[in-house]
Amino acid sequence: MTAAALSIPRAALHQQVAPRLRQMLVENRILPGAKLNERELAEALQVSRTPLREAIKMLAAEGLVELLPNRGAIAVELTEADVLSTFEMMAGLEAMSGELAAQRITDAELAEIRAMHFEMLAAYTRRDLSAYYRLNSKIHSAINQAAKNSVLTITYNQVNARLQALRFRSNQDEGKWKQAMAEHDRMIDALGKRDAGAMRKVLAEHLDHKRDVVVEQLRQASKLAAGAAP
Amino acid sequence: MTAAALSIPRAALHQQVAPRLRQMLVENRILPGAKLNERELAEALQVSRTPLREAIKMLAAEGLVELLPNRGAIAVELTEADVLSTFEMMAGLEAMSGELAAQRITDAELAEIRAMHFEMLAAYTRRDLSAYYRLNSKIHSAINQAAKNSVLTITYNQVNARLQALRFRSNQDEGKWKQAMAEHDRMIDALGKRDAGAMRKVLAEHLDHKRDVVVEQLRQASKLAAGAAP
DNA sequence: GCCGAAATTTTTGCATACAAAGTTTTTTTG
DNA sequence: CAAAAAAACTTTGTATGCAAAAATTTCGGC
Repeated sequence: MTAAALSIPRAALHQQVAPRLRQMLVENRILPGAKLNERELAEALQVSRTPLREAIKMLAAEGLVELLPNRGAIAVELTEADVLSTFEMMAGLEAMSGELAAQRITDAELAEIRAMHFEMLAAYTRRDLSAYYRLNSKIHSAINQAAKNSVLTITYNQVNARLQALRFRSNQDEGKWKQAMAEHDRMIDALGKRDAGAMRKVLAEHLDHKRDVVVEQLRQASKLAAGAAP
Repeated sequence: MTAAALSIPRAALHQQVAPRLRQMLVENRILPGAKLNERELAEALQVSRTPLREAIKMLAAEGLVELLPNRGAIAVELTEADVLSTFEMMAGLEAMSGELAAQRITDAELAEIRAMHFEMLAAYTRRDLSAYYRLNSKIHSAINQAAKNSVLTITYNQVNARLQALRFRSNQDEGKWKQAMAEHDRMIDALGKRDAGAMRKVLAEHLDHKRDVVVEQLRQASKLAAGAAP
């Protein structure tokens, strides 16, 4: 995008390492609670410990890893209370995005979101969960962009990164899925009418329902684990 | 506060440096746009460049400094649009804090906030601006705590840190000050009634007014600078 | 055989050394 | 004398070495 992107043959190493590490954490390739061994990671990522450590410090500031004095870093482990807090926060951020987007969205942005909405309808009709999630994510991101608040966008992306680590994508039950689609319909409608209040309401509810789905699955997962372990 | 604080004779250096640097930025001891010279800073803070660089990376993740490839870091310079975005975000976070606090605050927490409110009234009556700001900050922080959402608290503190760098504390005009106190009165009232909607409304308005005060002063400051420089 | 202490190994944290990029100064040329 | 080029200097970025702390293993005692 910038001129610099063309001129630099190689970006700073820590700037390369941080996104890669972030992805590993978000995709649970490094499991919650697991130690981040500097020697191992440095070798795996083909860098020395110095830039790796700098990247780890950045992820710590983002809340993706926890620093333990003299014991390095571990991938954050979210308790059920943490998960609820994170969803509650996301609901607040989405509500705010929707409210502001309703006031500021351009016709072009609205058209693009509508187009993505129809693509999502297609994915839903085909029961293509992967495409559905991808489009869902793009739509919410586009709404956030339409709010035109840079601090909100940065915060949204940070909190969202933490949630990605909990993507219990599969087994969303049919009823919940249908409901989510209905909420998206109302969202597009409210956005078209530039109805800020309605956007706030529908987005807050939408996230609350997402939260319920994830918490339910978390509880089932821990029940299964409790039954298997002891 | 923690047991660890007593047992460890020395905390990790980067963990010491980060708060000190943060304070320097927030207090504008390092001016917006100024370069962070690693050698100088390392000498001033009495550490080697390694832990200093780690601390800088953390502050970059927090948005307090900007990293320029091969050119180090500079203290972030907020444009007027950035300032507006930050205030708008804070308004959203305060509104959310207030809404949740109204639902979750304990009688003990409410009593403490009421006590601080009276202290603030005293400071206002004496026109003690410094005490007023300190208490104001404590009250808003206590409301945030009463919301009992850890992610909200972390985010609130981060965004708040960016705003501190703009503390045009002095010259708040009498009318605005009186209005702010009236808003605080309504806030305490709504909190006592556990009226979430009212809390959201009064806090969102309160921050909008704070924003207006700061923006007005920003404009006057830039007018003065424009008149003096050329 | 098991628990605890000491020794060994591993790992983190910090400082320093070196290489590459950027900046400034000097020199050269038109 | 001005502008461009080159050299010297400064600063950032990365790797490595070393010390301190933690984890692991080994060994001795019961």
